[in-house]
Amino acid sequence: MLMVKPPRGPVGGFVVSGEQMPKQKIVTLRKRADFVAARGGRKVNRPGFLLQARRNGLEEMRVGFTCSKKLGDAVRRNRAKRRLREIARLTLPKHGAPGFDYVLIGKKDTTAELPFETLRADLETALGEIGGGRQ
RNA sequence: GCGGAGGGCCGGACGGCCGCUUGGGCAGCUUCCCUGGGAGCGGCCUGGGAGGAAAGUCCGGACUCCAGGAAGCAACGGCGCCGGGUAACGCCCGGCCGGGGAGACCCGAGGGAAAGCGCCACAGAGAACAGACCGCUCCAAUCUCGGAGCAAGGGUGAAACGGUGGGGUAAGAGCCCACCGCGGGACGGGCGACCGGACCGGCACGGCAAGCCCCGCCGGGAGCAACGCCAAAUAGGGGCCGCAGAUGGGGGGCUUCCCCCCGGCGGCUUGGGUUGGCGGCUCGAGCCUGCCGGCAACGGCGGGCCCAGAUGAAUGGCCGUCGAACGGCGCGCGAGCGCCGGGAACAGAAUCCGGCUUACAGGCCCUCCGCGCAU
Repeated sequence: MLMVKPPRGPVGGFVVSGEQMPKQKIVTLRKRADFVAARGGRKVNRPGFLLQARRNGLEEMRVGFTCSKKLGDAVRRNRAKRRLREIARLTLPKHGAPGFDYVLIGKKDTTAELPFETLRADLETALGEIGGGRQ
């Protein structure tokens, strides 16, 4: 396959309905400009990923995913992206903050292989550390 | 049963919870023109959702745009035994020839070397209208030396101007003869590549075309980021009209004034670039199936089906049960069996098809060959 485009994240927003949470929309980042802007924000490093966060000046919470070619071939990249998307879906509604852009960056091997619960717990603590999140 | 050859197919299964994307249906909300419809948003129900290679991007097409009377020629590139299949191919099928194998089968860039050029290293006496090193024979001579004839034997080499046997001769030689090989070839068979071959010729015409070349056939270029449409905002371009003419720059005239061009301000209009959105975008040389034609590739007819359309790029995440390879232990002469561990190869659509090539844990099926055993 001719791979000329830069690595990308997932598409589509998703709605999570928590038990006692009001329905809240989380938009997925798609524009390169948003990803570039997030680079200037705060960063928290974890074994399975790197989290970036930045105020977006909006009501809503947004999230983006980056898995570059460093992660490996398409199969490995896609798997890493899917796992990042899943921990974001499960964790952000309770631990993320509206008005923020979050970008999760995958890491070689670990993103695809670390136990799922570890990844998820790491995102929780990372969100607490990066500030703006709820307790 | 053991060993081997060819071909086809599959490539984890079942379930639970939670998601993504897309088609359809239902009702709702927002918004725009307002008989009616368009756009958007989420909800519920319901259906679809990666591969045999989706890969490499190597050939062939469809489809777009560009260029160009059609076409042809030249250049360049590709292809190259014959016949068939196909939309087309460098692919596939069936043959032919050559080579390998005991066989099933496998391998072959396989047109032309009497159109021309070029090359044939090393070794060797001599390498392409060849040549005489060691030799052989005769004459002369008999110590060396010389003259003539020969190319059978030795030696070199990838290749040495046919092979074996006999006659012949001073010794030899297709010099003569038989068989084999080689060249030509009436005629016969085949659509053809090609096969057979009466008879003729004493043998002449070495190899390389994957060095150039010649001949035949094919090819205009770029690619879905093609291309078409819509909407914005910033900057800028072209055109038209108006304003100011108190005028900055340049030019002209009948020179305290007037005209033209550039520049200025405002409006209208127009074609591009960028960003975003929509179309292209998935019903197609489609898939399944029956019959018919064909050795086959494949084709025809009938019936049925709708089977991904994402775009920072969906097709998944987690868990449970079952589970192949593999590892360990035990049992058995053995094929194998039992228990425990272990957990699934290569790999992810990007406009769509037909091929090729490459990667791949393991499993299943069919046909054929050889050997062994039984009958």
